[in-house]
Amino acid sequence: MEEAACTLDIKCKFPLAKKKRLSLRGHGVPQQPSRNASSQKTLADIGAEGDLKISIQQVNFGSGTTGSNIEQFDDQDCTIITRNGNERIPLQEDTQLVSGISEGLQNDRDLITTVEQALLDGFCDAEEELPLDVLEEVLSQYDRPLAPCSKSDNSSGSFFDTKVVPQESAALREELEDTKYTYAESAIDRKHFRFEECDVSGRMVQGCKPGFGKANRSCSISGGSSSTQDAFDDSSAFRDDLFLCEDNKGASIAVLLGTHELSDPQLNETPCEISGSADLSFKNAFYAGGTDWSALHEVDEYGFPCASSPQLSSEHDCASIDAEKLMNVDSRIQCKIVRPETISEAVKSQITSLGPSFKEENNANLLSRSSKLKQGDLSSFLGFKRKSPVDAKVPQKKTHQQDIGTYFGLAPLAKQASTAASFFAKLRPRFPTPGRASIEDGQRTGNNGWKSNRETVKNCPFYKKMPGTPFTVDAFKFGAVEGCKAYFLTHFHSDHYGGLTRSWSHGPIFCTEITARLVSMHLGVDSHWLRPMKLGCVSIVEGVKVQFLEANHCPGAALILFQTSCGQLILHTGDFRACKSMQDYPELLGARITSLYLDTTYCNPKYNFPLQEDVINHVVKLTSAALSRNPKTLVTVGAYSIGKERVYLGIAKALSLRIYADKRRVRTLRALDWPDLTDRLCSDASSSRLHVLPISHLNATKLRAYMQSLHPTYSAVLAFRPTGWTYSEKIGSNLSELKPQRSGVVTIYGVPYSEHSSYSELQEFVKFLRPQKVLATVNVGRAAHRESMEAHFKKWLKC
DNA sequence: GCGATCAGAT
DNA sequence: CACATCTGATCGC
Repeated sequence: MEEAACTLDIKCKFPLAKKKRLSLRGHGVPQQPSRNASSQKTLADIGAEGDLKISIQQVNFGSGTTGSNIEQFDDQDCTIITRNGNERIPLQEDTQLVSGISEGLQNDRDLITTVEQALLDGFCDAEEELPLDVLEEVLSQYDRPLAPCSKSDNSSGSFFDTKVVPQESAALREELEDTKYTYAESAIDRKHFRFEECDVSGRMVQGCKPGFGKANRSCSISGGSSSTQDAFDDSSAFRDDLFLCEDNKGASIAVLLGTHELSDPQLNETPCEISGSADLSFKNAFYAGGTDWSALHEVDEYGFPCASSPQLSSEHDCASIDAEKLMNVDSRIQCKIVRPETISEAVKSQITSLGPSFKEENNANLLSRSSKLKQGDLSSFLGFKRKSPVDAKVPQKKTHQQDIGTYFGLAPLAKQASTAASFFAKLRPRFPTPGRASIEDGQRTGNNGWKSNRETVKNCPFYKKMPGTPFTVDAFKFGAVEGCKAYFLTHFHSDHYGGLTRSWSHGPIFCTEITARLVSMHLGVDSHWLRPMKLGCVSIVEGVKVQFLEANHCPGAALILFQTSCGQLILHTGDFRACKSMQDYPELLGARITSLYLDTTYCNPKYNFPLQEDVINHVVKLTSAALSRNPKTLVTVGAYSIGKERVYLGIAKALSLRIYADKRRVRTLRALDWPDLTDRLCSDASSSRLHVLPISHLNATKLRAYMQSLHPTYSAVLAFRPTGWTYSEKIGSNLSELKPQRSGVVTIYGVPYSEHSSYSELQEFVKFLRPQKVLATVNVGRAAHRESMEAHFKKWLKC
């Protein structure tokens, strides 16, 4: 393969940097002539010089700038000129290019060259943006011109063993050597591609769409709401149909079986053997990149074949076994089968309306799936196909018409099979991928053929997919997850439901009743996607026994216990605060947990905050002291959407106060089925001196203003900010040492009230469960954290 | 106009 | 630091 000239020397203009970040969003303006053709060029022009047309719209520096539009780029002194106010921003030596390649490439080779160059020069150092599997595939498919390709035919062999790697960059190597960051073993290390600080999908997990502040604005379904509050209320019409009547749950079917005593050969079979010798490769697989669903069904979590998993046949595979025959639950427990695939008539008619081509494709898809089934390929039944160029052609979703116009990459049947193809499909809709031309033919629509980088494929991280099941947990911001048949939501906090919106259409959502109610109320998700589950009840979903258990986090939060037909027992804690009473859960007593997905928020011995009870008692003490000193004290407690209720309820009970909260919060709290709490609620600020406020409201300025707005009732404010981060080792459990921030009449106490487990609680919980392995779900973004947590897990399980 | 997403701030 | 948002800007239908 001849070597193509690198089309854009990104490296010299945007040298690597660790911290600062220049995020370039390619969008629009291909081929646009420069408005000022002298020494200033548009970025598109720079690209044109080397057959690469880059269009950059937005710049983000590591700190300070919230995105400025780039109008022009001054080649001479590396300055960008923004669209807003003609500001000139010099690019620093250490400004880093994160992304920015857009479409408009003249030919594939240039793309490849450019991508590789970008990988070497910019992407590889990126903390985010480029998923590892995309990189892998880039390199496996396009390892020219930096190095000749010598693909092996042995498809079962390791990717990393069969590819010729790009030439090492001396500069990169040098940089690697004096850096503290760790590298995934495997190709990444060998090729000196650095992936620091990335999560398992190669992206940092980012903050999500806020649930409340924004929802109200977007909820004007009546069209004529006069205020945001009204709009919010309109949208949050309570979905009684969800909760009042079994028959009314949209299209979901709940079959109450009562007391079947069927013995189940599959459930009683020897559990899949877990290879114990594969820690290293598991670690790599887990932390370095995405995995695919097929692997989850054919291999254990370590990526090794599940030796004793049942041989599947058409009459005996996990998914086709009639769920009723799978029932092997305590006859006293109410039990139901839930069929997540059921589609409503409305959705069916939408599918029909998509026209023959779609239907044909879909039928072909189904056919191919069923024929594979006969071959006993469970993975294909579960929606996954092996790498094959044509696979990505078939859309999996069958919902909204708008999806047809959407690039297929959002939900390709085989996103994993060609992540890079999807990636490039978004990047470069006009030009076929080498060797995969068919993938994109006829799939393009819309605009000028440009797509912004914001549409980069986001892969669901490995730890959100439950092995041996077609389920994900708290994975809503990845679009349709390949092969996922049911989406589980542990609780209603925005970092867990992020991505869930009223336009959700990727599959049924399983959660507790309270959570379902909140999702419906606040996010406007159509109730036909929701499957509210009672705490403690066993359900069979896709042949997997599923049980939700109280998580002691926020109202509606649940631990989820999965038991697969081949005997794997998985506990996902969601967010939880472990406590003694969890050791009495009959479902957990003596359970042989295969995998424990653990909320590791405070998995560090320095976090040993006091019991919630003690904190509440202390808060009550402080409050009553303050009130006796000054009866005109306004007492406020900060809270997010839900959570921390026990703090203000504690005060209210002890001091016989009502609880004021704004209308929206009252509405939310009333949805929690918590009579003790709701009985005390009021939405009239003058009815109580105890107010619940958004936690962001708890600063001296805002509180003073707030107090003055209630003038002349109050002359002082006492505020509590309950969060685990308040905890300091110095104070430990000695709450009387807590010192408030005082600012005039405002007194703010940060109190170590945590709704996550402390270190010792985590330790005790893990020791009690003795799972075969523990998987962290929080703080996995940094290698140092992961290693530290793993060391703790190991220690706990040793003794 | 409006829903969705993202970066940055808190 | 990291939780759980909140805010403002932007994109795209």
